[in-house]
Amino acid sequence: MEPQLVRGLGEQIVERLREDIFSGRIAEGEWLREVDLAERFSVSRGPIRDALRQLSWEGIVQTDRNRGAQVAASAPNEIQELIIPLRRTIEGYAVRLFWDNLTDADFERWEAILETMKKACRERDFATASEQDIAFHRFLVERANSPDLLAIWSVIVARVRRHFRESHQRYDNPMDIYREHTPLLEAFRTGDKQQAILLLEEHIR
Amino acid sequence: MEPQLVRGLGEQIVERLREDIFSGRIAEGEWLREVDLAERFSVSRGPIRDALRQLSWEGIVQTDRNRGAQVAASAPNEIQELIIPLRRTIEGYAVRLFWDNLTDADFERWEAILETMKKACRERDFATASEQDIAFHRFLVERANSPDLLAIWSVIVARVRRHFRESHQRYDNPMDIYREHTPLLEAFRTGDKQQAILLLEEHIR
DNA sequence: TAATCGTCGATTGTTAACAATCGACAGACA
DNA sequence: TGTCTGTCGATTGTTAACAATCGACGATTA
Repeated sequence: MEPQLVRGLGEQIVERLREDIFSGRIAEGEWLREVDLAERFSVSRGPIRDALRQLSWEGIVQTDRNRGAQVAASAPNEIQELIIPLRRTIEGYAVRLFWDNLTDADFERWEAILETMKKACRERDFATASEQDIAFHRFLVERANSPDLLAIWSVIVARVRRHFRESHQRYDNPMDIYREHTPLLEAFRTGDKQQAILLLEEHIR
Repeated sequence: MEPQLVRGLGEQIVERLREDIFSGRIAEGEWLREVDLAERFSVSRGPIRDALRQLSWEGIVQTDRNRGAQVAASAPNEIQELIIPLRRTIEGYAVRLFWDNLTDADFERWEAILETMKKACRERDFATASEQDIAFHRFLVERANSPDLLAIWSVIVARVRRHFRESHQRYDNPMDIYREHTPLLEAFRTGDKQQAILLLEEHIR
């Protein structure tokens, strides 16, 4: 079975809005009105409501009852002090869960992500590089095969998605983004578990 | 402004379904059909869909596209190995944020929660005792005044809400649930910050 | 003039009808 | 007999009309 190609309108709208917000096309504080969005995407308010509810969970918009949704302020930079230890805990836990079950297909998946990342870095396409960075870690968590783990990780990362892109833009040499990931994959492939976890924890910063 | 007394139908339904599931009235694996629920609660499918979406985020039900929602299996017990360090990190971070801003009103709020908890413990009302336990910690996180912190905490705790109640039911003397919280409040009131954080981290287990 | 009250419009909340989708199952076929 | 295929029913996805709510704003009053 293919991994669900046909997605609901709501999910498609979530992605488009998310990208609009991260890229700055929709500004912080701006109100998102259901009828406007419905018209823009040529759908009814139903799927729009679904999308706004989801973005609200992700912390990307803030909803006031009977008032609507507005684009949330980006989390303050200090939140990284919190996010980093949380991610280390979660992703380290994920490694322990999947460690004995890796297959060639998994390595290929990570390699494909890194390949796309390398290309994006070369072209200074920070948006794509960030997405691949997130994808690399997301697959790591997915691979642990625990819906709870993935849900928790997703919410946490959603809160700092914008920081991902911003911090990447500060690299003098964008290729470093790629080069910081290859040792991880190498450790997954040939290293020992404890050392891989340590490497991962150092990588998250 | 009062803290939002009128709630939407969806939110009310979330609470009733959550209670039905935790109490076992709706069994694990059971399918929740929108039309059935709509009839049962005498509302249309709209608010039901909202409620199921929310329960899905909380990990209490699992939704398959075009198939519906079924009550999810309770998170495995091992998930506590993950949740405990995460909660220690988050709640410790919260204490550092609110420490210099506590008012008498805050202490009164915590006291009110503990009073309700004490009564519930005496009556062996584990459902209420668990809710108050969660409320105690939730207020602690709320008090840090960071929407991001609260959102992350909420998702994490939602995933182990059932474990809260189950673990409480294993107490020989339910009054211990209450007695384990009073030193925390005392430390917030009169203790020093580092010691309070240490006490809190030991408490979370 | 400042505070209060009531109306009104903009916006979300809710509803019910209609459309699309998926899995189960029966029947054809090798 | 086992596999494929197409239909059908159950269920969710989507839509558009209607209801309820909230805040803004202006009129009223002390």
